[in-house]
Amino acid sequence: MARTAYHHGDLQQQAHEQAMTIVREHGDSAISLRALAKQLGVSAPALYRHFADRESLLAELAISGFQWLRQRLLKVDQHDSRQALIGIGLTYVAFAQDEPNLYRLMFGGRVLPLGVHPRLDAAGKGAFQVLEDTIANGRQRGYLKPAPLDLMTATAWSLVHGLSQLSIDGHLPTADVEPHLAEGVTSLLLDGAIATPPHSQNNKDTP
Amino acid sequence: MARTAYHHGDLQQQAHEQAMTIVREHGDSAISLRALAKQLGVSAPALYRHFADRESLLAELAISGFQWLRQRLLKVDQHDSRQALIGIGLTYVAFAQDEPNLYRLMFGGRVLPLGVHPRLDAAGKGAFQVLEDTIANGRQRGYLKPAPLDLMTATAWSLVHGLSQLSIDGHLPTADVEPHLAEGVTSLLLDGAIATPPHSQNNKDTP
DNA sequence: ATGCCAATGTTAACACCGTTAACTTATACA
DNA sequence: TGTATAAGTTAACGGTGTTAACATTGGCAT
Repeated sequence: MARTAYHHGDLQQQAHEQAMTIVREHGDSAISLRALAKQLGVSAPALYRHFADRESLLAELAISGFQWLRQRLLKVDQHDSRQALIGIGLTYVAFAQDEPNLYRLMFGGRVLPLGVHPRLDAAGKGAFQVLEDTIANGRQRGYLKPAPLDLMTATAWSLVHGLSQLSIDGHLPTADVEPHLAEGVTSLLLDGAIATPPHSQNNKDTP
Repeated sequence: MARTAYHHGDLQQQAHEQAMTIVREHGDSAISLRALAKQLGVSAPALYRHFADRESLLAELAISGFQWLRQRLLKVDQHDSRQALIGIGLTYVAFAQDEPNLYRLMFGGRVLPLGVHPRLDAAGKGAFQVLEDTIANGRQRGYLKPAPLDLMTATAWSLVHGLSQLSIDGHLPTADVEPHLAEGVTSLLLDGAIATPPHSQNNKDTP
């Protein structure tokens, strides 16, 4: 379909793009369908031909965000297990820091309660899958403990997610030393926090 | 001041309470000053005598939330370092699961950007302080590594915060085994995730 | 080529919302 | 007792998401 005075020809795509830049710059609360329509030279109800409602539009943006995150995570070198795990953590936190508003939209728990939007759920799972695969990989190679995979992925994801969230909200005092902090946090998880580890308490394979 | 037909006598307190139950049940997005005023039998602008704006009201609720969280964290037994650390983690996550909507308000990054509301910042710091003290305690007792305190607190806080967030948003598959999960996650951090720890790589005090 | 249908726009309107201005009433205190 | 002030009131402005009813256009079948 060509662009005419009446038919815009490329709404949906342009609405998506414009809304994305607004979210990235000012957060999802700054999204107004009426204002968005005005910017695109279109009436507000026109948007409802392409998005069921405001929440659906935001869900589309979150999907794009998860896809971006997944692409960045896939670029992490998987040769060495330790470096891969640290790399995943650094990449994850770096994404949150680069796109704090988008990250909040993706994980703010305000968009959709998970389970009602299949494509959104799949996109989130797609990003999470990279982290899980990296851990499964490190476990199969024998670098990580043979602890339950569920437990290890939950721990790793919690750590990077929590660090991202706290970081972008300014709750961490050392904001300038960020790269070192992210690496230190990940290393601490890998090596353990206690001073005198019990003799392979959680690892029945090594004496 | 007594209660009369004109002067309510106890707005502010009652507005705070009513708004809190709404947030706890339906989330902060369900807070409407007009609807809130109607429920209290008062006109909407009356609320502006007690709260600068909607955001200020939400900030008060967040402050109460941080105080509740602090009280719960202070009840954790501090006798044994390991049990104290695990207890803090369990308590933290339990609070988030008991009050998911309030927790999202407190940490959603949407209320106030930290640094503009001194009392809110202080309340948040008050809750965080309990976690930090517990870690400092475990370090002084020699249970934890002599790693930088900043690093250890950031790691622990990230872990419990991330776990809380992912848990209440339903991102963790094993929702039924939650108590075990929270304990397992904390233990994993303490003991480390790798199979063959380097010989005290991060601990120069023990050979 | 024509006619029609579905896709995609339009305007008007409803019911909300946060917030401010201008005014009124009751309370506390000199 | 008089009066300043705290704490309410109504009216109004500009904004929001959303729906209903209507208009225009493009693509496709005849």
